[in-house]
Amino acid sequence: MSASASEKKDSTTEEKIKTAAKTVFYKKGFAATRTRDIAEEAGLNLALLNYYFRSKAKLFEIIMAETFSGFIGSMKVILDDEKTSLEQKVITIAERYIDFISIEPEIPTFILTEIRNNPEELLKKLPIKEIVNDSVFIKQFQEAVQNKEITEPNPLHFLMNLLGLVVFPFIVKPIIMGSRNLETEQFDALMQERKKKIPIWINMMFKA
Amino acid sequence: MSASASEKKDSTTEEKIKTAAKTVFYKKGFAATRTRDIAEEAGLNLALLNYYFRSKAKLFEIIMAETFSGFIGSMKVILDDEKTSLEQKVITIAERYIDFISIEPEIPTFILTEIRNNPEELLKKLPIKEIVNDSVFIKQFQEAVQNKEITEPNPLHFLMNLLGLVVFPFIVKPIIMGSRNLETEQFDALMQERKKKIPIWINMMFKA
DNA sequence: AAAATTTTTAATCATTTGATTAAAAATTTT
DNA sequence: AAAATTTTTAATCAAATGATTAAAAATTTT
Repeated sequence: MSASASEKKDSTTEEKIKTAAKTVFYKKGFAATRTRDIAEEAGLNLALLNYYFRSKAKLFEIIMAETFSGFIGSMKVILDDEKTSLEQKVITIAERYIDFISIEPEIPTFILTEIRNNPEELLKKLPIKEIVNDSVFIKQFQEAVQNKEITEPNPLHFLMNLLGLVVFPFIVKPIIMGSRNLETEQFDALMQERKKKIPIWINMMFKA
Repeated sequence: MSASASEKKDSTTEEKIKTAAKTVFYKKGFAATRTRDIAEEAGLNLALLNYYFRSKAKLFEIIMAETFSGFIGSMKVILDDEKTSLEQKVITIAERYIDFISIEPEIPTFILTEIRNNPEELLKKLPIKEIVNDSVFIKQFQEAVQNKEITEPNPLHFLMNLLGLVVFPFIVKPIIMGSRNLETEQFDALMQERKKKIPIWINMMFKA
């Protein structure tokens, strides 16, 4: 029973390759994966990768773009919601991202290591500055600061702390599990706990 | 003006190789570095790597071992100090680790990606379970829980939050800097701020 | 069902890359 | 300073790896 997340319509070979590429790239990163690994994971002839995607780099680009847009797209939606309060946004981010990452736990480390290896190229495709700076979230944050509801004036600290509390455990998951003999279910339970706790912690940290 | 941290006694060729290997391995990881990259960084003939260290893997092992022991050795000392309170330990960890990582900012991502690529092999060399479970810190934490000074009973949440607040910003540094046009000095200033703030945040989160 | 097109396969290529070797250069020992 | 030892170099090797090719197989179109 291997099979990672995306296990839906692997009908076409093109989709089989993409699914396999995701699995292997997520686990080992671009540099450490061999095109033969992907072909084997997909159960397909090696030449098909080049037939459908031209090159390893092109295939990687596609996986990367989809991963990015999945990851920050949902963030943008949450941060830009006019109808939710700042507090509700924190709740939603904790809830949704823990669910999202739990399904594909390798994604955070994958994104971070690939950005490390190629920051200029990858970051220019990510309009993070705009997403954050032009967001409803930032407006609400600045209002809360002005109304003295929040003690910390720098939204960067706020976001780093929030995302750190959500994402960091997934990044150190191998260390935690190896060092405390946790099973996957126990780790997942721990993260479910954090869904509730993170918004409370954030409130305690920042609420005046 | 290249030159990363360890730039002291590069007198012998052996040390030159190790310094260069650190620089390249930290930046690109094991899989993405070529032995030729290291030789070039060191300004030495490629064959010298094999002459002094037998193989790329052996050289990597040495760098890895030194990096690990530097990273968790200092942690052990702090966690095992009988003379400091829990609160003081938090202050010391924030202070020392931010200083430590600021000097060699690639280390956290390096450690995490290499553990991802080879968890069994690398983690069995790291007695993290023992360091944490048998520490004075754990004793103090459990006492504080019993005395109702701390609301959160699970030391894992406490440690993850503390280390997340310290380490996570370094891991996402490329994203932060790329997305907000920060300069290195500004990022460093941000981390200096966090030295003071993290202990306060931790108190707010966990103190009854 | 014949022809045309698309997909898949096995074999092979060219480059990259970790490693070795034998000779040259430098250093140390006698 | 001659001999022995250690260190460095240029050349080369062998295996790994991304990619291509030409033929075979499968599918679609006519």
